[in-house]
Amino acid sequence: MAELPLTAPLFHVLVSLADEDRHGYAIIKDVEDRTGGDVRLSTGTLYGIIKRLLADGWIAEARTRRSDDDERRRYYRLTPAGRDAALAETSRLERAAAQARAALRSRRPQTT
Amino acid sequence: MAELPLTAPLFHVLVSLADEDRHGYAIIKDVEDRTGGDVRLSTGTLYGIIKRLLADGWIAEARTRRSDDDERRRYYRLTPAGRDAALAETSRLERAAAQARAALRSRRPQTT
DNA sequence: CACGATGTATCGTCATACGACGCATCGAGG
DNA sequence: CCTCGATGCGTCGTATGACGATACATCGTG
Repeated sequence: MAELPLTAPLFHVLVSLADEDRHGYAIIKDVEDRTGGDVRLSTGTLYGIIKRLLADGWIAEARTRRSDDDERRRYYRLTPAGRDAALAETSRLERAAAQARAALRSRRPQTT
Repeated sequence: MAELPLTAPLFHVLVSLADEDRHGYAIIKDVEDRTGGDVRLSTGTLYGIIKRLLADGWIAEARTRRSDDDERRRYYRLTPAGRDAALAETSRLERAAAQARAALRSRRPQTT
């Protein structure tokens, strides 16, 4: 099992698959949309991540095939283990952000 | 300027210096404490990060020297640029976490 | 006809994290 | 007395992971 923290690209792939099965290209678009352009996955990044996620059992290939679908598409689904990991990482992110806010709010030292 | 997202270790070093000047070893302890053990910096990781942060002007060496201080200690301080970066990353984290919560809350598909 | 979008995938490089090691001092415990 | 863990700085080599380039194929638009 990969340990937390997760890298940002990998985390966003997990989140992208949380509410819907998606194929590679759709994940790239979705992550870019949801993060407002903060995270842009190159294909090299994405398919490397997919390979690892499959190996770790965090995602699985799904056959959500529709009649009007592009033949090339390969769909992926988040497994329970993957969902757990995404949830754990989300919690960590929330804690980190809250902690950072508190620290950044305090006055910085004047010692030069 | 390094782009967002920041890596977790680097981000936590920034946050650790947000409220107080700290020396290397203190940063390691502080990060481990604040993250509840989620993030443990090895010295290899830390000093590599410090070198980069200094080069980027995100932190600077400070001379917060006290009489009873260990001679070996080298203190670091967050610069305004570093603070900006930490704030930007914190915002990104908050957005990512909120977005992830929403996605993870929705029902997962039943397509097998 | 060329280019951008859609779609999958691999390869090589570069950045980064990280463990191992080295050195030094101090205090506690066997 | 000797060892070990904590405190403190740092380097080096390796492994991991991100990422751009490239390849190939189809379709629609300018």
